[in-house]
Amino acid sequence: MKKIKSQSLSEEVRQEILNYIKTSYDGKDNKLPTEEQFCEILGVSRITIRTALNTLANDGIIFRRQGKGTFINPQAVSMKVQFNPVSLFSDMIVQCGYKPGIKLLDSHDSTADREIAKALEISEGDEIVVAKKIFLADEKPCAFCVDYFPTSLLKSPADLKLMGEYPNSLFDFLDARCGRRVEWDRTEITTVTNADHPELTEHFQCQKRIKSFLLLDCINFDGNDRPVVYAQEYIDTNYIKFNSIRQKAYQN
Amino acid sequence: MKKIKSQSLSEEVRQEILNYIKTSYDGKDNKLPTEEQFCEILGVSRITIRTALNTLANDGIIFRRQGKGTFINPQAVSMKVQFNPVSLFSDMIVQCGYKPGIKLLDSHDSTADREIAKALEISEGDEIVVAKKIFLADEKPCAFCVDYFPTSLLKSPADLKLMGEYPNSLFDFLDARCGRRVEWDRTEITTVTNADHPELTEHFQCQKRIKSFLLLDCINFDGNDRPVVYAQEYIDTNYIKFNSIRQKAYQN
DNA sequence: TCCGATTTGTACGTATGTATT
DNA sequence: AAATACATACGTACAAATCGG
Repeated sequence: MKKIKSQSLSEEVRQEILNYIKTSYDGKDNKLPTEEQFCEILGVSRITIRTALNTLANDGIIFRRQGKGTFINPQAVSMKVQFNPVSLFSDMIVQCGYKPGIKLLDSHDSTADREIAKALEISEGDEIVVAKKIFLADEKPCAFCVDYFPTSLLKSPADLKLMGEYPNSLFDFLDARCGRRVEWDRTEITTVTNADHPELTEHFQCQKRIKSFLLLDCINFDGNDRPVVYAQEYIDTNYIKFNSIRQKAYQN
Repeated sequence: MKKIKSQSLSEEVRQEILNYIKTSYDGKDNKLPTEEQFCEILGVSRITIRTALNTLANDGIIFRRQGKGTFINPQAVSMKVQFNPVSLFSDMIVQCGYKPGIKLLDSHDSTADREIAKALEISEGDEIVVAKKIFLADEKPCAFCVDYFPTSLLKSPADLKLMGEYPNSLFDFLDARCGRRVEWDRTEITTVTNADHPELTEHFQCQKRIKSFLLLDCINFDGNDRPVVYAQEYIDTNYIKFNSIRQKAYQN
């Protein structure tokens, strides 16, 4: 028996180089082998190496300087949670140095209001499922998520009971049970306080203190660019701090 | 007379395609011409077209589907302020539909504390310049920025007085006067309230109300990956809402 | 200051693979 | 099954930036 499907050559190369970075980087010399050297080491063409290196450069992991070479970005090595690409909350919590946990609050049927209908490209009043959960870092609440998706995605109403089998991510459930795999999202970044949203006071055990939260409003799309889930993620940035490498948008 | 220096062919193509998107997109048919068609239209090779399209796809402007074609991302068209790449505050304010303004508060000499020294890769106690400014949206404060940079960047102390000539961006000043062009940053995303930072109450005219702010901690680097400016940007997300297209980090 | 070596950037041609219709 | 369209990969050539002599 062999692998059903091997990933692309450049993706393999990307992982090899990423592994090379992780194991070889000593904090001092951040210069990587040249493209030609990588060609010889890994036995592939320069274009394959370049594809892999460009992907890494796009994520801010490395930098490429014409005439000089390719360098590990020490800043990226120290980044715990990347804002893009998105990973699972449970992974982010681990990356921040905490023990992850999840508390499923409830999931119930409802109907779409205007905002949700617009996000999910359905009609106002259409049936939706609302699921709420809290993520824990060392037993303490660090994120509160409300997910909305159209009931019509389910093949049968009974499917809803299977949601508990995919606790880590609603996306796994929708992928496995409904064949709708989320591949990207459109996120709006705002902030709120528990004074604005009383529900937060309860979930984050704020008592009388007013705290601020990062609110990520995410519309999640599948590979055909159809909306699958609308999510509101309230995040305590004392636990989860996102990092990002950003390019400056000067005209070229 | 001709252009002194033409940008790269693929960058030209990128702008052509971006222009095509902006002028031709009617909200309905979001399919773009095929790679081959673009080759003929623009008279360049397929690899050049692909380079341009891949750049646009990376920014989330378009999506590419094997076997189907290349499509405009309607979500991106409606995005006002992109989180990455970074643009100037004055531009972001305009994009959000407000009249931009700036209030320079003060700039004074100081010495680096541990946090700032670490960010700027200098020694604790080294001399730095601290500059504070407030950005206005329709005359109302929407962002408060504190910039720190090493005094040693200046060729002469008198340069400091010229900062007022570059009100839009400290980066322009440092590029023009010190030859240090900021090309990327490493940002940490957190939230704060004016209760945590009393200075915010004053600048944002909060009175007794407790409001939340987005805090972007940015270390800004030049093309040689040396830190240039450390910036703390306190943003009122009622005015400036960042948007981002994010890929999901499933393993491939 | 200039030249050459090194290294990445850009661009073309070509062929084949894979997903979609 | 065939046509379409993007993905991957190889080879090649030259341009542009960097650095040392």
